[in-house]
Amino acid sequence: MKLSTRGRYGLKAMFDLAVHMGEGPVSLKSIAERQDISEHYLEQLIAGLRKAGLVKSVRGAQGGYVLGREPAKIRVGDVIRVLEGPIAPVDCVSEEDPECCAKAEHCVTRTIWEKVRDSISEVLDSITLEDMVKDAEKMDTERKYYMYYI
Amino acid sequence: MKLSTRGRYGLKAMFDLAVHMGEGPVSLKSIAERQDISEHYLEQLIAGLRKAGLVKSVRGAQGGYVLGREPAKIRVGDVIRVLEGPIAPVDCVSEEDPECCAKAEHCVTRTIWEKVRDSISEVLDSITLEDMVKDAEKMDTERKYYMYYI
DNA sequence: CAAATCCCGAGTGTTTTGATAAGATTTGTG
DNA sequence: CACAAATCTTATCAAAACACTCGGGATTTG
Repeated sequence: MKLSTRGRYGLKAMFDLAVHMGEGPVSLKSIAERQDISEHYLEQLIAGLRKAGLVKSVRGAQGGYVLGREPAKIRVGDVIRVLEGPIAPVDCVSEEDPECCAKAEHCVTRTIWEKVRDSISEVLDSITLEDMVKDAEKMDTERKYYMYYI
Repeated sequence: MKLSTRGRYGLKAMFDLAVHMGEGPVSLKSIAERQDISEHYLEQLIAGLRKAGLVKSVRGAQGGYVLGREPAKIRVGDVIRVLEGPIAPVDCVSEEDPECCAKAEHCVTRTIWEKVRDSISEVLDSITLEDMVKDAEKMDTERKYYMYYI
């Protein structure tokens, strides 16, 4: 029941972009340095986020990435789903095309996994990048520098 | 965010034991057949459950396993924790000895993972084996046979 | 004693994870 | 126009986790 680094790093990067919103394109290099992530690895992760429309890229010198839409309209769940796949503790209750076994209709454990899935989704979909930025500002206004390092 | 087969198979086995409660020791072989799990693999899983006191073993011919205490006092969360480790989407919010980074106090993502962890725990700890057996009986009293095959 | 059963440790093939490397393409700036 | 700063693409790879598999030993019943 662990998240991989894909989801963790990806959310870090998205938070970083939200924090630096309005300052023009942010380079992967700067994100990788601030968040202490391998730049090349982050490249792979952000490729998925770009295809999903969560970020837009600006190529060439002084290029980088910007959020695909307002932070208030990007939920943590959106980011996690792109990087980790559909939320589901087991495949047979996957949010999209669940691979059910023949006994699914009479399966007691399945109902448990559905509840787990729903409770995770509810948490992740109730938090937006805007919420995260506001929380960070609230947490410690004097130590803003540190907050960028999730 | 997937459960491994350890948690799934283990819960199946525990449910099976709860269903056959009061019928004397249940052999691993019969559980493995009913639940369609490799017997040797199940052996490894149940070893952990035994060490945790969730099941008791009866050695020798006609031996097997029985639940360590009443089904009403065994929560799904107890089983999952034994087989999958402490519930935590990331290590830094582990239920026991979390390995925090230096920035934990000012970490915005951390609070998200805490919420996810708590919501998972709440679901898993709110369901007991007794609940599962009752649910199974309710689901389809005419097809009791199938229900044993989670 | 033999069969049934639990117990234990080691080995194995596959998949996932978390990178790393090399090079191609795009574009602002001197 | 040349160059440097970026993104983009593809390939490769080592380590760890996963899901078994196997072999043999210990214990109890009939």
